[in-house]
Amino acid sequence: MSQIPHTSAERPVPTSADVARLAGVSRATVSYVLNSTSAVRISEATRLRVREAADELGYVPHAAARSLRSGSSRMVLLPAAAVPVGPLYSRFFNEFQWALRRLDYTVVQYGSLGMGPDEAARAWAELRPVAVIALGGPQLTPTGIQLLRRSGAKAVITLAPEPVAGAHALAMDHSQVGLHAGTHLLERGHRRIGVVIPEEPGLEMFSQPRLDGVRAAVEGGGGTVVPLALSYEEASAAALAGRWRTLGLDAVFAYNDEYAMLLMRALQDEGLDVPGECAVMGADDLMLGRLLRPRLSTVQLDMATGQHLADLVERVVRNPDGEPERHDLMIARTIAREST
Amino acid sequence: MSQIPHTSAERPVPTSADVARLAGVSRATVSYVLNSTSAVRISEATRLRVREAADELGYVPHAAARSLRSGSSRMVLLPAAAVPVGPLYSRFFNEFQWALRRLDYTVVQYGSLGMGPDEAARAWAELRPVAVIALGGPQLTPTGIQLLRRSGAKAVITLAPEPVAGAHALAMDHSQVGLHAGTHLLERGHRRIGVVIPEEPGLEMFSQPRLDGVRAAVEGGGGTVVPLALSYEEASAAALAGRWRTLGLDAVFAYNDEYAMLLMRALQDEGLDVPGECAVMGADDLMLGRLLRPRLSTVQLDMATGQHLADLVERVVRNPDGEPERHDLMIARTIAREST
DNA sequence: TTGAAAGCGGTACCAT
DNA sequence: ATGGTACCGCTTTCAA
Repeated sequence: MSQIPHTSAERPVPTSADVARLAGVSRATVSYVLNSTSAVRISEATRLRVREAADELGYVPHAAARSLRSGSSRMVLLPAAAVPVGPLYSRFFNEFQWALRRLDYTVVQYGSLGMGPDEAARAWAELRPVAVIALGGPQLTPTGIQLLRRSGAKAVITLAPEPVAGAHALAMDHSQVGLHAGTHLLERGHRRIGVVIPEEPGLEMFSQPRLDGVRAAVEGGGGTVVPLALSYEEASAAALAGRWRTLGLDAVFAYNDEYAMLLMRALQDEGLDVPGECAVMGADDLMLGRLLRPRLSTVQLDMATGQHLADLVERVVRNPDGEPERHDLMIARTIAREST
Repeated sequence: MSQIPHTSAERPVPTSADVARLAGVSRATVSYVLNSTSAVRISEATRLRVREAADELGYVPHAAARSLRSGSSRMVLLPAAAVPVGPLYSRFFNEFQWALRRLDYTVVQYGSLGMGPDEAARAWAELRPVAVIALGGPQLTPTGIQLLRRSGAKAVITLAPEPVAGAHALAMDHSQVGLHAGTHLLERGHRRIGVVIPEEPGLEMFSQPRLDGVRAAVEGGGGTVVPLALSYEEASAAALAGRWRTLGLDAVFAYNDEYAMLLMRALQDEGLDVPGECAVMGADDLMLGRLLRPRLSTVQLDMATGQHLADLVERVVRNPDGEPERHDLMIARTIAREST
């Protein structure tokens, strides 16, 4: 009998050795039973004894020890600086997690708030993940990617405007959003087109390509494009609306549906007719766009299914040295309503 | 010289032994240098050699091996079934992660989509976290909590309407939201009050206590309360608005600002005057409420700061056997605008 | 100042 | 059908 002190403060965590002792077998047998190893035959009687002992002790295997021994963890690391917002993204995200779990991966989101790119890569590498999918968080550098690959990551996938050397790339081509918006506004006869650039930090990586997309669509067709800084506050929108008539614009692509709602309200409060004097277009196809009057025209974004991306992960893990693939995560579509 | 094959497909992950070999020292020395152990003095020359060797090999320590040896991981596990939605929650969440990182914890969100409660607890226990903060994901049972504590978790904190035995509890008392709404509507002279119950799954845990709160406020004051099922679609709202006059209600608490916007639009399309014929109240104080006409009255929710919760974690980890604490995460406040 | 060696908790090969 | 044992990568005492 063991003489473990029963001070609840100091009760040690049970190990497979404890289970073995209680069941009167060896640690090997415990391992065989609990993993139902098929290569080895264990009598029904001992199986039962082992299971009971494990239950009684509340034994749970130690993941770190196991993966240390086996040399691999089937852990997919999803660095996340901030919780991503928006229903599209979170739907995609959930699908993705779900699909990975079905493929028997363990999905771990690792909070990397406020880390530098290479510092973060190091921290991730310490966990020895089999795959790293950098959707949010610090941008991976080629150095970081190499570090991760050297420490055993089979798949490194980044979400970035430009592919980074050594990693598979997911792209969300936001210029497509601007392209759709610009094309639509042009078709409806608008020529002088404002484009809202949110002043909130962290949105440049979306707003800039959207602006570029509008430019690409409009400036070839004889229109002009004017960037408009706007922050997500009523006062900012009111100020912009106040000097609207001096801008000489007949349409605006408002970055997304929320900014569109904000700006449209300010324009209407200023007495401007939408879309008569100024067309307003959003993006994301949120419910609120349908509830506005006039109903908001928008660019709908579909994110590739999480299943699709999970399959990519599986494929790359199986064949780590294939050529880096490029995938576009996003498909844009114009939804014309009343505001344009 | 070692004869490692340079097939990129098979290059083994460098270990501290590799670093030691390359630097011509022992593994112990490598460990001392890389962890700058203060109890041991190493000559500057060897320090340099070790550092260079580590860099050259791209050596990154193996977190699992380290925590296996040291017996603890400073890992805080945040189970998450789905990405939480809503700007309030995600702000709080980010603050929390940030604060934990400052306290030198490693924050890991573990995707537990579609797991049963005890299955999930087991999976979490395998990772041997020092703390588990179950904000989302499966509800912890007393059994699950015990399992986690037995496997070394110093702090188990749940977010639940009712405290669960053995764990510290965070509460978000959503009945307070209903209470504020009910009280406000009563004060404004409304008596027959509808309460929207979203039909979307997973929202019962919020909608039910909100309904109860309205009841508590209204039924004492001589009013009546009528639950109204509504799903987040225009058709559903239109149907409800269509039979509105038969309901004989003079006010509605619409669960939150988004449902409020949906319902208010449908009521207005039906020709009802808001708030003349029917007052509408939301919750969350989203920007969109200020942009509606009439401006939406709402119940504002403040979430306790993430720093606050991080301090709780730290305190409990230091003193694991203290009495379970209860904290309320939410403070509700009425914001009266034009829609009531 | 440095090295040898034990051991953290599992797994899997090889005996018996 | 089981047990003994080496080993995964790292830390840390103890000796030299």
